[in-house]
Amino acid sequence: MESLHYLLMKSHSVMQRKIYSEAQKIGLTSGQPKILDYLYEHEGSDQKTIAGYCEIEPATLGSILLRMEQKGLIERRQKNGNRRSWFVYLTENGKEICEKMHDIFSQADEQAIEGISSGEIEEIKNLLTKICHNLDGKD
Amino acid sequence: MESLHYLLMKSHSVMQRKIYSEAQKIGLTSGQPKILDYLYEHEGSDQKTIAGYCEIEPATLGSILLRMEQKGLIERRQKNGNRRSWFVYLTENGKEICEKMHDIFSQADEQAIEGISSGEIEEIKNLLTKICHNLDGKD
DNA sequence: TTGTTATAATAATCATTCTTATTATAATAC
DNA sequence: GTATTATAATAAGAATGATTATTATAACAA
Repeated sequence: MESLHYLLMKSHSVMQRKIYSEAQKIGLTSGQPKILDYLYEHEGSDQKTIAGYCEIEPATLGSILLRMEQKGLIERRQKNGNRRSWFVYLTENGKEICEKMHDIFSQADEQAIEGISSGEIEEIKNLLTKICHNLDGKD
Repeated sequence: MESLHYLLMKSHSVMQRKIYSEAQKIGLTSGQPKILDYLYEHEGSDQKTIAGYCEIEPATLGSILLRMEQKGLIERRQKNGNRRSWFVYLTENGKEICEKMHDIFSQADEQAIEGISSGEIEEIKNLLTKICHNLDGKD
């Protein structure tokens, strides 16, 4: 049996390829889907928060958002007189793409769990969460 | 509960950070550990095979191997009169680093599974393998 | 044997990602 | 109120990774 770190790398990689191959069809590059995944339910977040969820550095997020802004998927606004943080919103076009991307994520998850019982899915999710805790002490 | 694709991304990310933070201490960059993980038991493989295991494109592997060669970790040789394939071997220094990296991988896995029973570990490994199959039809 | 097809690796280009440093702003301390 | 400290984002530079095209070699077919 393969090692745990290898199986994590491989299953992530296979999942990413699946998601990216679909995302490409709607004009997205590889860094963009995860950001839309977060914005789907958290529009108006600041960049630091989004980066934390996406497990990337704020500087990295900034460069991806720049392209998304240029392509008209998102816009950055300031609010409450705070001139240090930027808050990210979807444009109308961005909302449409975001909906499509949400379906792609759902379908990928469905395909991944074919033939696995809902109890086992719960089990694996709990264990993955525990592994995350073990390795970095936070969630 | 988070979605499956998110938990896979997150646990992979957390594991990678752990591994990379240790790998950095012995002078490795982020792309190198997984290659040493394979060479540990498969010295003398050709580049296409290594790339397949590492879940990266052969062209990407080539650029990482170039730096590893320049740093004296590996060397590429030809064999059996085959002038199309290159076969990858560890140098003496590469072998030492490879041993250290192997320990780092083992320790990361140990830390990840703290407080999880061996039965559950088997379960999660089987399920991750199944998810890989479901998503791309091969192992 | 010669021409076609398939395969292994590299080259070039772009997006992503990290790290370190810098800039701008906010919050706090004195 | 001014100075220090902390925070949010960007800039610059390097490594990783994918994609497409090219080169070199091997295998096969006529």
